[in-house]
Amino acid sequence: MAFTLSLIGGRWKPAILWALLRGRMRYSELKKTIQQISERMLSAQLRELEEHGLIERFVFPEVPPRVEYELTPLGRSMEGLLQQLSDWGIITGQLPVNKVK
Amino acid sequence: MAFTLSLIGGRWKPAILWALLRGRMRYSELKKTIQQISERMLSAQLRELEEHGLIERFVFPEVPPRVEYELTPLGRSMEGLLQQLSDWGIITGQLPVNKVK
DNA sequence: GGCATTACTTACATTTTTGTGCGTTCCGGA
DNA sequence: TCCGGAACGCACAAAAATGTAAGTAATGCC
Repeated sequence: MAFTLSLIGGRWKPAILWALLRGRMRYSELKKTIQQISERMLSAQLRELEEHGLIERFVFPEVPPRVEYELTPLGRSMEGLLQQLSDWGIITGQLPVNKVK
Repeated sequence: MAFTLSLIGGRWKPAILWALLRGRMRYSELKKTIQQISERMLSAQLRELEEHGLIERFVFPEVPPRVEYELTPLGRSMEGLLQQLSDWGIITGQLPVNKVK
C-alpha cells in the first residue's frame, strides 16, 4: 500500500496519469492540460513515472524537439484504482466537512 | 482524486486506516501496531483523520487516560479503496507478499 | 514523597517536496 | 542576424512534511 502510494502519490502524478489515460500525449499537451504545473515538476514527475515503469517515453529527433508519453501496460493496470480514487471523492459529495487544503 | 489523496495521503494515514479496519483501537495499541511512528505524528494524523470525518474519537475520563479510535461509516467506505491500493502492490509482484502491511 | 502510567502538546531541527527563474539546443523563417 | 519554438536542466528558495526531545496532568501504589 505504501509502495503503491509511492508510485502515484504526490501532487502531480495522479493528474499526469489521469491525463494519459486518454492516450499518448506530448509534453506540451500535458502542460496545457495541467496548466498549474511548473515545467520543472512536469519533467521530474514524468521521469519518475518512467523509471517506475508506468509510462513510456518516445523521443523524435526533430527540431524543435518532440517527446511523447504513453502509459505502459503496468500504467494502464492502474486505471481502476485511479478511477476509484476519483469516484470516492465524487460519491462522498466532496464534502467540505472541514476545510480541505 | 486529489481530494481523496489529500485525505489518505502521506506517510502514516494509510497505515492508521489499515489498522483501524480491524476494529476500534486505543492510542497505545495503534502505536504498538505502527511502531515506527512518532507520538507527535500519531496524534497529528489522528486529529486530521477525525477532522475529515474518517475516524471517531472516544475519550474515557479516567486516570491514566484512555482514548479509543474507530472508523466512521465514511472511513469504512474507504475499505475497498485501501484494499486495492494494497492489492495492486502485491499483484504487480513488485513487493514480496509477506512484507506488505 | 517519589514513581509509573497514558495520551498527548510544544518547541525546535531536519528532510522532502515543490516552486521560480534562467540557460541550452537546434533549426527555419523574417 | 535575430527570434521563436519545444523540452528540458540547473541553481536556488520557499514551503510542507516529518522527526526528536522534553514536558504536562491526574491518580494509585509503595
